[in-house]
Amino acid sequence: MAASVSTALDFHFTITHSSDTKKPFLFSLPPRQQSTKRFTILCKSSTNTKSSPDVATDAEAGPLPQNPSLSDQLKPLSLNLLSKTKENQQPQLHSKPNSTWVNPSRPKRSVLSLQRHKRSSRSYNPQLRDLKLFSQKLNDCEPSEIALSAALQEIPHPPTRDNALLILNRLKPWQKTLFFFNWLKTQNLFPLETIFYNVTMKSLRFGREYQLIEDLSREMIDTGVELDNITYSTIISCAKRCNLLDKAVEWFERMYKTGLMPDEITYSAVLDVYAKLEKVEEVLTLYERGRASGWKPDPVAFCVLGRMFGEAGDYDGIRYVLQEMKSVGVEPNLVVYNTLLEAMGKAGKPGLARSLFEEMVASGLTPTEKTLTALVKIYGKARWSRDALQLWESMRSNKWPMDFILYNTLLSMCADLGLEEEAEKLFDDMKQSEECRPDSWSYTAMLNVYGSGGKVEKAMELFEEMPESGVELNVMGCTCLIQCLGRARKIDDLVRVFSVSIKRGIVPDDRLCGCLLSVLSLCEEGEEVDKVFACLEKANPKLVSFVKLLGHGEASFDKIKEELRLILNETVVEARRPFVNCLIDVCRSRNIPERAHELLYLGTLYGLYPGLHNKTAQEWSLNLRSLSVGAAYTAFEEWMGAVSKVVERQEALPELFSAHTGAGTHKFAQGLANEFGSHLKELAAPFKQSEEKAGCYVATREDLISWFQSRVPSVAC
DNA sequence: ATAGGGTTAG
Repeated sequence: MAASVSTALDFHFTITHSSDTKKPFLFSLPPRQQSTKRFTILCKSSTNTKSSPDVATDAEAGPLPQNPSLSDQLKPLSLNLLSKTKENQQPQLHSKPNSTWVNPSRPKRSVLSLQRHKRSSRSYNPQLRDLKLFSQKLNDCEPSEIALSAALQEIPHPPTRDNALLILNRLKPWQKTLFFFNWLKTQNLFPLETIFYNVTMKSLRFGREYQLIEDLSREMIDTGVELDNITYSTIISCAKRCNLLDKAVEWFERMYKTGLMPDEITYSAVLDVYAKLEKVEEVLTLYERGRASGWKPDPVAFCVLGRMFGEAGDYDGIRYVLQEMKSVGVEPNLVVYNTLLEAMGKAGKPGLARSLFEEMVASGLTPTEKTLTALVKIYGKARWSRDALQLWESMRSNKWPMDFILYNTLLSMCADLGLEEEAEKLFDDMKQSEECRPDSWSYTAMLNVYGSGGKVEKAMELFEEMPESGVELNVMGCTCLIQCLGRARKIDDLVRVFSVSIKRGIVPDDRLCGCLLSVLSLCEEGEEVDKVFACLEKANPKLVSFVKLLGHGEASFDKIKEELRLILNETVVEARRPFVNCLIDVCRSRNIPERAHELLYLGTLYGLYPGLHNKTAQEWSLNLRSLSVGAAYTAFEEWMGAVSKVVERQEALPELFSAHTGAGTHKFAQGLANEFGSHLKELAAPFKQSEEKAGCYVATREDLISWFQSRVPSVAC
């Protein structure tokens, strides 16, 4: 029974398996061939594109209003061709042999300028020292208008263009930059050219002041100050940091419409915008279109691609990036390696991450804290204890750099791998150190270590120690501790920890509620259940009413369905399946299996159990890997019920039946395989543990049929 | 941070 908590609540486990739903790589053609095709399609489509209907109306739009926006050029592609598979593309190309691309007389329209924006050469300024000191004085000055105005009176040299620029460049935070910029405007000493706007915008970007940046750009447009590539890339990257991706696209479009060609910096900033929008197709089209324009992408562009494929869990995409780097002749730098390592982790390829890391070290690069953090995380999540420990050893013997993020990641890895002693050692190291003192994340990781290992006393000691060390508890630490106390059935301690946590400012989230729900399924009805209810009532009263509703025999299925829908809609996506898993466990522990079946059905209806069943002509299988123990039993009963109906109707059945619980790579979450195995024995079901695959139970059709006959003789006739 | 783009913990 103890295992049901960890199975139902092992969010890492859930997240690992959610990669099943990730989009497959859409281009399975080899890269070279693919690129030719894509480009072919693009050229054809761009010549067919009508001029842009929405001509820009502002001051800058004058000279080149006929430029179609890039997205207009891309639209027909993404709508008509790119979403189709290669099988669909193939005949289309061959059926139109007269496509324009064949005609070499028509030059391809370039999409980016291969020349970077030229910077004005800075000449030596003999007043540099004074001006630096003056900037510093402004930076240290009280941020009020009066104080700043007073300080400006003491400017050591006349604010010529170059002097003013020098000061503007050194001011922070953005309020002071903007103040100085506006002051310059009122002085009317010289016209404020593009560079003054650009420098001010850069400072505003540090403060993520997108609206102010946009106001400044509008001002530029209104007063006829030219917007250049630096202006646009600053606006676009600020919009991106403020998560205003549509704004970023909008400004990029505007740039094309006004006839300004992006250079490679703006171009890769925009690639990143489309990547963040998860528009993989558009990114690749832009990338290859840029390549066809003669662009030699630099490491930054490859980082953008790599991260995008990592987010999509797309290993083929990552391989494509590596191949492209090779064919373009770009050596990956540290940032590229770090990005690709992380991407490999997200794509679920720990082995390839390891080889990439080895390649990186062999190439003479020294891993940074970030490299090691990425790798440690990958090994921990993959439960690769041996590699994790080896890496740790090399970190020490090579004296590779450590920071406190890496320390905390190592601690989390220890929690993932169940390395209690190592975690304790690390934690002590951190306490001894000056610059890596344990913070709330370190404590959370330790609570996770002790919590997963069932070390209640040690976990409680940490909990008491935290306020003494001045470290605040966070909701994840609270969840780990409550889970641990619940498994140990220390309900009174649990209640105390919960209420103290609330007093310490913890705001319960859905994961904590899921944890309380799972504890509920372990409790005896009566006093214990009431105590947990009281906690859950404070965190999520609707869940309490729903659990009570489940026990009302007269509550209709439609009522349950509607109430569950309302609850799930208010629950974060990653906690929905754990919720239903726990609710099913609660129903089973209260001996209302009909409700458990209803909930499993509803969970399936609401898409929480995708791929539960798999059928081929040879084998039917049941995938229980993301289910709690109670949900797994329920799903198995449901499955057997359905199969026995097929038997009754004498319809075709496959040779083999298999149920997969997964081996449970987590040291503390191996419950499901074992519990399910013993459950099968109790039922005398003919499923046998597969010899080649752990966590896989197999039965033959004949055995299953005779089991049905022995179990329900009345139906068997 | 010296007018612009990329990596950064659960």
